[in-house]
Amino acid sequence: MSVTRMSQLFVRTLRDDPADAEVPSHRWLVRAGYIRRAAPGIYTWLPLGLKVMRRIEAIVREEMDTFAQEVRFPALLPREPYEATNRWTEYGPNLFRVKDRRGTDMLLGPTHEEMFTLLVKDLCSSYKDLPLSLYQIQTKYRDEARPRAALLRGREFVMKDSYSFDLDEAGLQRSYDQHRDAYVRIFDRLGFEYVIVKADAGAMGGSASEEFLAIAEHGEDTFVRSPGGYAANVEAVETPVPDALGYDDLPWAHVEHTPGTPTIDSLVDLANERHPRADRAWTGADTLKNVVFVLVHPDGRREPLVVGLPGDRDVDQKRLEAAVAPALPEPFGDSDFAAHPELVKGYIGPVRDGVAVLGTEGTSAVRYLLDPRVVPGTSWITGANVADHHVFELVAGRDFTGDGVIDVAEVREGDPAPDGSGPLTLARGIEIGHIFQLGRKYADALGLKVLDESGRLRTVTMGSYGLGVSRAVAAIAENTCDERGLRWPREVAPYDVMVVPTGKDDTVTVEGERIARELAVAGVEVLLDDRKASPGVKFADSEILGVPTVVVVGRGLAAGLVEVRDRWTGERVEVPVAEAVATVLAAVRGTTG
RNA sequence: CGGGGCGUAGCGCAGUGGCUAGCGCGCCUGCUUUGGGAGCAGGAGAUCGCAGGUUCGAGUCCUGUCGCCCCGACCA
Repeated sequence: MSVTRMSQLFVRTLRDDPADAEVPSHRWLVRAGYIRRAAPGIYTWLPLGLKVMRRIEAIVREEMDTFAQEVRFPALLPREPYEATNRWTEYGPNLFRVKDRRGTDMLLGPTHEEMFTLLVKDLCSSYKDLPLSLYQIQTKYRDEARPRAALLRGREFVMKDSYSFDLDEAGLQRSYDQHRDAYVRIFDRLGFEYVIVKADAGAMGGSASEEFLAIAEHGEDTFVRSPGGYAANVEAVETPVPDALGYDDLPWAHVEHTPGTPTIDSLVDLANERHPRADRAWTGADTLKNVVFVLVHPDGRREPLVVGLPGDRDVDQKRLEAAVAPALPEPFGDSDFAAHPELVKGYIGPVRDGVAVLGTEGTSAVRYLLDPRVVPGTSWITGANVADHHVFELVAGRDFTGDGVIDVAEVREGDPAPDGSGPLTLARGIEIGHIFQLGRKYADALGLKVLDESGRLRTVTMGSYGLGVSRAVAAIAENTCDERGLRWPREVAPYDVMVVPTGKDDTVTVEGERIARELAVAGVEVLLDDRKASPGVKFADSEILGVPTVVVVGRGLAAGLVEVRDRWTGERVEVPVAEAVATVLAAVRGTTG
């Protein structure tokens, strides 16, 4: 190893926060001279930033290489494969599209399922070629509607994406587990707090899916955790189904004239006024809200759908989309209401005059799905399908039923956990890894089949596994920085040690040089601050840059001492000059083995 | 796409219609200084986003336009 001289390093630290930086990782990465903005959502990597990213890449490669092989696809891709899977259309405006000089459509790859599938189809034709896992570390392009927080959501970013190919479900599960284990090793080594959550497979198709989230206040994803260890993205939380209740001794339903109750709150107020209860007041949770949507199916068919859920909760848009995919939910408009006069806007309910309205068996024939909380035996106040009228004591299972269950209500802090271990807590995170069991969606679309042992053609089943490398730089920074600057975990720090001579005395310069050289010879990466700057400047910069160990060679030298600072703990110890190198080496190697 | 905000030196910002557009940081030269973002002196650096308009006079007012940032919508 050689010594890098700060005076020669292409870096400039900023004394002020950049005006556009809202989140800590953005602020410090720019202030410390790791990255510079080139265009919205597009960043230039300076030497320090590039070093950190390279170290993350190295860790990713080390762990991936234990079971997968690295390849590299172009980022500039032809249209045809994306046409075959319909993603040329489905990806919409998020896809960067370009034309070559002949007018041929091309794209900048947002992800590479199609290309990997075709490559394997090209080269593999037998079950003997499987299982197979391939990966690449490559620049991806997505024309995000709103790039955010520098590296956290960019339009150009570096991602490790891998793909597994297996003959059957058991094989896919093994490949998935291999990736999952590798991700755990990678994220453990990267040295920041993360959580693995159940995820929504969403538009990628497929079944099982988990996300690796770096726990971060400024993350874009919200997830839940239970005391018992259940963790899920809010989009994928399963609401536990309460036990059904008996309803033999419940009062009979009756309709009331309820003018002036356009909102749940006003309805609840009226209920408390007319029917005060001894044990507790009526709340929004006693009302059944029926929300109407139109589902637009991929074939263009429009289907009305009513979701019945407790009135104190809204439908979570993302959970709804996940639940009805691949159909897209749209608001139920005035023209839709005109087409369904039996649905009285504002007073929609499952029955009218004791006759089912909602549900495929009802007079509307509109599909009616219920929140899991609406179990048999629960009693509700809900719309009577007559203007200005509500029905009270309408009991699920006795007075109405749905066509099924849909779990799309918003998730709240304190909701019961599906594992029964207690209330859920909400937190935010940055998605840095997402693993999917894709199944045969892409293999089907692109005709990836191999011959099995009995000579029959079998469609291959796939998994896809993403890991945001450039985003990880920001996630780590976000997770580890403090009020003085960056604070890198040892495994990803751009340098292991920074040697900071302070004072004008020649002996500190000489001694600093010597210590730096000896450390380099011993195999650690050293940054030597050889600038003619005041101690304050050097100390401040050493903290902004976030190198884990700093050796200060200064005023203590007269007494034969140097100071070793730990950027992580803030600890400072004075050690005899003769022991400086050994002390630093112990610190550096202590955590890296 | 909706809402809000901002475009003045590398960065952060100030700038009542009126002289040669300022300040701090950073940068260059010299001297001094060296344990917490030093001091003095002297410098370099700006098409005030762009285009029209009003005016004797526009960074400042008007119109248009482009760009950027933030919030929301959207987003494997």
